[in-house]
Amino acid sequence: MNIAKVIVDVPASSINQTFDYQIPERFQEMLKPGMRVMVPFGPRKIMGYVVGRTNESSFDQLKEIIDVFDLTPILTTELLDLGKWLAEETLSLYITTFQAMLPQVLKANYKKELERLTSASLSDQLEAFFDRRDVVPYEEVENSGVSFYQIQKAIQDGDIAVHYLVKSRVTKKHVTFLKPARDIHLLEEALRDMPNRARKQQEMLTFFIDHPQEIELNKLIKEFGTTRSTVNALLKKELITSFRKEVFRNPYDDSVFEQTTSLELTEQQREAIEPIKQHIQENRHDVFLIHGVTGSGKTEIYLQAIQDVIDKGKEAIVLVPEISLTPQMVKRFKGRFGSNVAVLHSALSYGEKYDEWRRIHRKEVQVVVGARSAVFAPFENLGIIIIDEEHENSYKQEDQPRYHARDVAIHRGEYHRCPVILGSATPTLESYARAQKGVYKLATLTKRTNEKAMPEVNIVDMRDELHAGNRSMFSRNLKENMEQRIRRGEQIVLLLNRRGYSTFVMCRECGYVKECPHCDIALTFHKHQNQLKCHYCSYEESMPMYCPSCSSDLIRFFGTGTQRIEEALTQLIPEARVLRMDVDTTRRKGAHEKLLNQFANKEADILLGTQMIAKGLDFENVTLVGVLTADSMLHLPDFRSSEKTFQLLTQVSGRAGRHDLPGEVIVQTYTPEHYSIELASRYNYLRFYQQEMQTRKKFQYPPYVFLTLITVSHQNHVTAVQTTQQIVKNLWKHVQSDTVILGPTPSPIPRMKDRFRYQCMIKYKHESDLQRLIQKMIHQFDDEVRKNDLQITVDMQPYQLM
DNA sequence: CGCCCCCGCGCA
DNA sequence: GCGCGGGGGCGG
Repeated sequence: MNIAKVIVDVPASSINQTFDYQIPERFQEMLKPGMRVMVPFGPRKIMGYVVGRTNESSFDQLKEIIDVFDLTPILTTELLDLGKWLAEETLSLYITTFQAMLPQVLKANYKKELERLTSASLSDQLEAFFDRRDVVPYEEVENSGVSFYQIQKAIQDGDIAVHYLVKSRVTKKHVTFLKPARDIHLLEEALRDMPNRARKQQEMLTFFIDHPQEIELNKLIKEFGTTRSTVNALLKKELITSFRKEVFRNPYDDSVFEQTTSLELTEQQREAIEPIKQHIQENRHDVFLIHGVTGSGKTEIYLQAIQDVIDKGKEAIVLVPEISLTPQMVKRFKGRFGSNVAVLHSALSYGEKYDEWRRIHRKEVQVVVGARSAVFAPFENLGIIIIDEEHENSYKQEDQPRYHARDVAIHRGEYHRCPVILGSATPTLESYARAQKGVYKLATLTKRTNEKAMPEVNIVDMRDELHAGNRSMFSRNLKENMEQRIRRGEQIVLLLNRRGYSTFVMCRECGYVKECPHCDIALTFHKHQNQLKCHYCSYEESMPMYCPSCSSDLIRFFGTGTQRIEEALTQLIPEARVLRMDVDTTRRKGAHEKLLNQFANKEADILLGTQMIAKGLDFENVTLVGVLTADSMLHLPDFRSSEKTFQLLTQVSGRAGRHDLPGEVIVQTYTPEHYSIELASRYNYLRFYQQEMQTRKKFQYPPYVFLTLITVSHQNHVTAVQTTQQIVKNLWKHVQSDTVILGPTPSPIPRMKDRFRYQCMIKYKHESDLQRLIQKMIHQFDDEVRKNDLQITVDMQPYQLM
């Protein structure tokens, strides 16, 4: 087994295969599949993943592995197989799936340098270029006055050499420690000799005499209320020494979490958890769907199931949608399992993520709570995988590899023979339909653990408001209720459903709308910088004074961003203290938590925000939830728009009156008769499910069919259309008779970054080998992709159709 | 003929 | 993804 099979770090379809390398004697013993290696590839050096070892190769002249980056495999054999499966399933490259399973810092960093080999004088230009340095980064060749030709020549003459560097981006955090450098009696001697004015030094030295153990530099300085200079003085006298030690970054101080113990379960909870516990005991795989209303105690079921898994010596993965609900979730998991929990979510720095990942990798924890990619946690003894808020969009990755965490979880659950739990108050139609068919095991929690009724939902017809002459964003009902709550010292959550309502700029005179010159999309107005920005290509320009089309000065921004609502709100109810929560106010690290804490401390009456406030928040003093525009996402060209509206309204209603105070919800809409709004107001999921299933059946959408979306983009409009057309034509020839292909149609954003985008959609029931078929199809365009900058992307289960 | 740019290929 | 090498264009 002296040959390694390697997937190299070159993201190109022609390289999407293993390459064989000779394993040098010195690595024979230690090299295992799942390790990263440095290999020669053509004239350069790159990183690769060893996926297997073998004795034979169809190539007779193999190159040798140059170096090994890891001491232990960073991908288990299970994850190597999973990566392969995922690449084939999602039509991605192997290298892409491997990278997606690992923390960012394990990716390679490439550098190219030029080294001067001779002391003899070079040409004037080269001398100027090297500027008395021996090694120069290769990028500097550009704009340096030295031609590539000259460099080539100098290399040939042996005067200079090119070096390729491959580095792991890993950064480890080090902390400086101090300890005495000499025997105690020598320190005592030095203390006696020390002049009286060196008070701080004396104190510190006394400390070291009493505590000869090592101590962290920063802690010491803090404790003595002094500066580094005191330490430096002692270091200079060689009385103490300093050394650096690696520490793991810990984004959460475990000691601050109050320990909790199992709660008594309700009858319904016990019924739901029983079969799960049994599966855990018997090492049996099945998918469970827990459909439980908000407040029905799903989390407690997760916690107790995980306790069983831990007791068996196995491990648990808990997926949560994203940062917005993580702080409270983290608290519950850390509270129950303490330092046995690793947390992986997008708000952590790369370094913090890496350290949390390593705690999993080193088997220092048994539980991981995290966002989508945590489904790849390198556990080897999984006992359960839980996906909370199963319906959330964020479980679908929207770039390569376009996977859904649910599918990966189920695949891993089968491998480890362990249960997979999907939990939601509003399951996706796909999951609920599977539960109805018996593919998933269904558990329903209809009662809240505190026996409280769900808050009452009042629908306000905004058309009536218009007729009554109220043209503001706030209905009279909502206004009165808000004022009343503020008077009573209670709090309010206001949801602005911003999607489809971005703040674009339009001329009131001629109707001209300012669009991005590179993308067919209206520019979004950002007030604080007075700038117009494109959300797709980050193009920006300043807000024009006059309409570029008719020169009128009546050019204004339209739409309703949270900023405008905030202004309108303070005008409407001047005494209201408003906290605004949106992408702008939560961009900075920790800003999210800070805002929520402010609100929890009652520093504001109203929390105003976008979708991000709909989920998981739990404030005891909130008694009113207002939804400003319930139907703003209802009319988007997406077959899931009703489902998303229902989910959002249900989620946000769950934010009111979770504790002693009764809650109320006011939903403003222009289409109160729509079933998703009406049924959400009555918390009737089942009815909604039935009604929506009828619609899906009628128009043949999931879960009745599967979807695949192929998008083609090119600078040339005609090429984009024609290529899509060819793909459609080819597909028709090979698909089953009940399969339908729609298109070509322009993408919802027909032009982005100066490229035209066309798409086609495949709707099918039985296509056992669609991936292979599409792969072959795309293969025909390989040449065009390569030299003509054609792009074809495939999404096997599109979520965002727009 | 020498110099330079561009394209296509192959990488184990 | 990227460096190489061959082909071709161009100036002398």
